[in-house]
Amino acid sequence: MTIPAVSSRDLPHPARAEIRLEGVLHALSDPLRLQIVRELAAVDDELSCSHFDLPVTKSTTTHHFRVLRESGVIQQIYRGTAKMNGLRRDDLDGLFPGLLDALLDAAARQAVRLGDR
Amino acid sequence: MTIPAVSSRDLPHPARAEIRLEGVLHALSDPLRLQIVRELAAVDDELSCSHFDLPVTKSTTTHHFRVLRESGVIQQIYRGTAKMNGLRRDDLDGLFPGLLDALLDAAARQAVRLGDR
DNA sequence: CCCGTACTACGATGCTTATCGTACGAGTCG
DNA sequence: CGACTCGTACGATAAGCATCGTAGTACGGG
Repeated sequence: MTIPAVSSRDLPHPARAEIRLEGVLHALSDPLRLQIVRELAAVDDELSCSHFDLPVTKSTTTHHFRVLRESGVIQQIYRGTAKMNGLRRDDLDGLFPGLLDALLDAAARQAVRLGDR
Repeated sequence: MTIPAVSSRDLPHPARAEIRLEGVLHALSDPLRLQIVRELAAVDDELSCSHFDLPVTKSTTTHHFRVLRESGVIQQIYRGTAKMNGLRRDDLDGLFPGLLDALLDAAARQAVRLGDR
């Protein structure tokens, strides 16, 4: 076999059927969390928590990632000491076709409209 | 002439350019407000506040409509004693093309997926 | 085995929000 | 005018949430 893959500690994720639209919208209504999701969508890969350079402490960062995970927007998995984050694109697209893309497009347009950056 | 149109008292609305995606998402992350928006979209017309039969008091209803108005999702206008509510579809579509439809479709799918009603 | 890195858990704090009740204002109709 | 309807304003309350700091756990490498 290739690899024991995942570490022992694992994190609670909602099943696809448990994901609620209201929860997703609430999760994305925070600027920091929306930014995180935009970056994850841009790279289309998993990123460690520490990759993100957010203007808050680590405690707060942990909190935001948890909100995203518990709402079903991202999946998290430990790899060594790092905790990798990935968009649950398949689940979101399955539940709400076109929504994620519309949201990402909307966020991109607003970024351009305001000072971008 | 047809009608003096609007009553004297008018309500503060954000201009199109002031509408923020985060605010829209936050407004729609409440089940009651999402339901209101779904009904407004379904009839594609203005509806009075009292048309909605929400499981909360009138005070709370007023509060929710204000959140929707201040976030730019709906427009409100007094007509006699009634206060009419309409979706700001043009503004939302102009700012975030496809977003509103994706959100409404997502809400409809979820309604079907859960017990509907 | 010890240390450094990555992240968490917990408690505190202050802000926002959802909710209500009561009292009030604006308009319509008799 | 007077009564009724629709909706508001204001204050209270309780819950939720974003934020921090500190202390701690898990993992990997020397």
